[in-house]
Amino acid sequence: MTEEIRVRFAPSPTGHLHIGGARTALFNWLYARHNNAKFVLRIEDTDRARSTDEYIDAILEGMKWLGLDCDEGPFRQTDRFAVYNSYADKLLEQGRAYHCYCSPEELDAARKKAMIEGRALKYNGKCRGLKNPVEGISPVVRFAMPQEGSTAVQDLIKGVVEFDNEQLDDLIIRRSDGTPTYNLTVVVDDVDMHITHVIRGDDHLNNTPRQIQLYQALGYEIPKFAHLPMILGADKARLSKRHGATSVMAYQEMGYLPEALVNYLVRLGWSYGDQEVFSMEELVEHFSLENVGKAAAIFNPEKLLWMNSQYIIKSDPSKLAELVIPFLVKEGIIQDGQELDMPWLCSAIITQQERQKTLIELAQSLSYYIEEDVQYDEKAKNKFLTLESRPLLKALIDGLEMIDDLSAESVEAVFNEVAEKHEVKLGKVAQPARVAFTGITKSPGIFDIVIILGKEKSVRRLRKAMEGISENE
RNA sequence: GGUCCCAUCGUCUAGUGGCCUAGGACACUGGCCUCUCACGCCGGUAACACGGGUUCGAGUCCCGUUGGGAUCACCA
Repeated sequence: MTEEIRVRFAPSPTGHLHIGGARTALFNWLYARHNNAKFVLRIEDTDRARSTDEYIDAILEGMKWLGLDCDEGPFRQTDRFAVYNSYADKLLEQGRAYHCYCSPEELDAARKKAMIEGRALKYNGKCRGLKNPVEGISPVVRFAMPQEGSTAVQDLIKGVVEFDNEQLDDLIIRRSDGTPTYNLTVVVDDVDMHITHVIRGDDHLNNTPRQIQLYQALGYEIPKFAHLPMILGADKARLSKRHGATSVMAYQEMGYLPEALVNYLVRLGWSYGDQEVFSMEELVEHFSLENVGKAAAIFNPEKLLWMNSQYIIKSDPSKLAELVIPFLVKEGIIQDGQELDMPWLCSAIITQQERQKTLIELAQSLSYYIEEDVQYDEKAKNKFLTLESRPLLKALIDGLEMIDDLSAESVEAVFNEVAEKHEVKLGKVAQPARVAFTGITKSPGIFDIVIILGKEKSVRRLRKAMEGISENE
């Protein structure tokens, strides 16, 4: 019987769930789902100055939106200080850790000096051999790192990475205020929570040998590691606010579908042959760490936008209808709480979904269906609402008024008749009508628009367009 | 600066020594479709960072150079 696979996502609540964190969470989640494993969520909030409950909620919200459900947790490290302290005490008793009385100022000065002299920025081990406590100073606890030999990290993505122990610092595992630090808590929790695979950003690769030493000192089995390459901005710098939106929820506000973001993110560093678009089921089925690349990837908003458009095209219109309503409100197209005829809205969405890339665009594209009047684009009006097109519009009004029930066929017949009678191409009729109906020159098929608008509204808009022409000329 | 990681079109990537005259996707672009726009379809521009090896044969293996990134906190 094989050991149960358990992975975790361990964000620190010092900010919103950002793109990089979401990708790490996603890869863990996919690995868990693919392997029928457990996905644990752990909040690393031992930095009490910077961690907030609001950010915990924000991270949870982001994961929920993306559909990354966890099987256990969220656990909070602040609930577990007693556990960490017992491990720190154990190391102290074993002589694998010691009290250090050096002041932050002192250490900082030493670091600066080392930097200038071009040496490794490493704690000098001053307090390592100290026999007696220093009065009046509450010490930190440092882990006594072995100073000889080397530590190898067996990484599932990077391969074997070897570090000289000489490079390893005696890291602080407990602060002077008695709270534990990251390198201790991460090891203790991964042991305690029986994590078998640590999948995280490769900014942690350099920490890994230190953590391995901690595992060994504590006498625990070392989990498997997989360090994912970073996501960078267009300037190859680490993704930050300078590169635009980095918070996952900002993408919701911009009208992105979570499935599209997930699909885009998973392809940043992972591939499956030439396939670009994956359903969640396909991702779970095909995901593996072997197909994760080693190189950092640059976040490309254009491709994400394309991906979103693909998902909008594929989406069920009734689902889009639900999703677009908040955006209709936000765009001022409908009032909050305003009732809409949902089947009608769906048919309106069907005419737009293959030409809009975000839910915001979709909402905006619906405005000329929903609002009472249209605003003419100046150029469009000047080009198409002319004296020449006036009789065509008149003929359309007459034709449409004769129809009892609007259908694709009956509307098309009216347009074709008008074109024939006036000996012009359909375009000559359709473009002025399009401007009359929508105010602009780009839109879904003109027959579809008439059907969505309905006879009354269509005729009213044609009349108004005609009136505009006579006033002008 | 020390240590570590990485290196195929502008970007995401396929490629695991001969299938590569390097494939797909985004973006850009020419055309088709067409009532406009979009979708879709057909085509185009565009890459193995450089230098040494190893091999009958290298994008693929090794070394070096260059370039980029990460990390070196009483942050995580």
